[in-house]
Amino acid sequence: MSNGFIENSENYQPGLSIDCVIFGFHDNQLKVLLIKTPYEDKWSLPGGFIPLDQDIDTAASTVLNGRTGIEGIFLRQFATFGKVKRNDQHFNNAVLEHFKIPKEAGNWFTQRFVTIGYYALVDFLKAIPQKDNSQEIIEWIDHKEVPELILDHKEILDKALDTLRIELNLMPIGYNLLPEKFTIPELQKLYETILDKQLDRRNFLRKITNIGILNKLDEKKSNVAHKAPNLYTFDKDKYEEVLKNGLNQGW
Amino acid sequence: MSNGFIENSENYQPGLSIDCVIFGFHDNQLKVLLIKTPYEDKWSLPGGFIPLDQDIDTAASTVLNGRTGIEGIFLRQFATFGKVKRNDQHFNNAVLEHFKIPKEAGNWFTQRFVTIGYYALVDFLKAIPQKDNSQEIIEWIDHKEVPELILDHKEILDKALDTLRIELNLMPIGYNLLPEKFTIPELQKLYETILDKQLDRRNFLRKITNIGILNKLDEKKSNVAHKAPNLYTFDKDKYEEVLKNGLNQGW
DNA sequence: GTTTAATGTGTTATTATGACGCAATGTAAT
DNA sequence: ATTACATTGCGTCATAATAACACATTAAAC
Repeated sequence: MSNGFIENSENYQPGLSIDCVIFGFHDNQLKVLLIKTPYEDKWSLPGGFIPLDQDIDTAASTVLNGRTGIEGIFLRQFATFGKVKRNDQHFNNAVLEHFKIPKEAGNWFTQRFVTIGYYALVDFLKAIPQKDNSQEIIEWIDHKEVPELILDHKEILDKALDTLRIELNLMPIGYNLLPEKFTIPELQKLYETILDKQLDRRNFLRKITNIGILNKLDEKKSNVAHKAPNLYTFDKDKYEEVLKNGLNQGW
Repeated sequence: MSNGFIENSENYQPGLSIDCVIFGFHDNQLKVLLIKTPYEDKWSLPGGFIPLDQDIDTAASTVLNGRTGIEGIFLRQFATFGKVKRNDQHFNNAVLEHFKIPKEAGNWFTQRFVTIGYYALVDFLKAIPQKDNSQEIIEWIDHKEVPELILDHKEILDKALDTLRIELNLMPIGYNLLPEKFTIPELQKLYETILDKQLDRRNFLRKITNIGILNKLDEKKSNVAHKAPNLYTFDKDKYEEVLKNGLNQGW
């Protein structure tokens, strides 16, 4: 939350915010980008407000781009949260004072905020956490070790992960989370981490290759213990096509 | 939009609204509940605003209950719409005059509105369209014959139907759309209508019964042409269980 | 009674899935 | 160098799910 914003609250959509659950994958762990709040021992999702002259998707994209430095990435709206008490007592006097927000502008903050949740899948190595100011702490945190979050951000994070799990059955995934060249075991670890479930190596290989979105390279991963696994890339065109048409038809 | 509301705009969440896509099923047609706008030859989705002291889900439930007279029904948030221009030029002077909204309160309406979309599945025969006032026209309309809608309501309706199609693969459906006793062919027609696709009778029967949510009754439908089909009910407990756990696991 | 248009039940071939076996490969220990 | 070991790549088999289709049954309409 920049001071530039505070002075211009009338330029933003009142009572509405954006929160982004930004997922990355590294060291076989699903990571989430979180920000430490300066005024208490809790963390929060990267978020922002919606300029009156911006589409909500654009505002979400701005948050994501501002926090990772990359753009054109996978970003999806998944739910909107608006319980009456969701930010009750949050922007209290102590917090307003911390941000040096004058009392008369305080009303803008103390009202109930409805927040629109987006989740993003980004390349961990390309997405460099960006601070809003020098004091800020923003870090990738293993989704299994998420500390206490402010407000209902835990609920938002859980819902994002639930959505991702469901969408894993409907669309291919990995293009936005893995480096350009990757191995099947790496891709499998990604799936296993998201689903929190072990998958059979051999069946996974069969199923994932049958989708027809992978290009096997004449190249093996180097500097690895044990047998060197083959490297693959995604076939961008076919990937996009499957992403558009969906995986399982069901009926 | 009642006049009671207009006089109390400060009691509602600014710049936010609810729109409900209410689906019913009748005469083998998927119906949508629509409202004729009094000031032009377009229709709109039933909607409303969000009281400051109500959760957004509650506000959606209020809209639905107020428009159909029933409660405790299937209601899901599916997306939030917030393009900058989505209600640009909509609440113009002519409209404000029609509703006798004073200029100073008009600003509340002419700002950009972000709307939270919900879709509902209701029993056509139990849901009686409720007018806000005697002049209002509110009707069930076949989803294939939807007239021109205001704003981005067509986009909202399409997105609701897309969501329903996807969720058809993840959860059972019919409990909220069909009468208590129904036949397999009726249930199949419901699926075919939503999916806009023909299904094989025999394969459908096998698949739907394998889910284990149907109770076959010792009773046949009467007064029908041709062979009388068997009547079924849903096994509420098993239905709820499948609804909770989901249908296809995928991975 | 015969016709007609539906429903109920069953069959078969094909495909997808889940649970494995086993050889190949590259690192690390001896 | 030889061996042990963990991991990868490829394949098999039984079972389940799916798609396509045949045939008998039923009740209203003529």
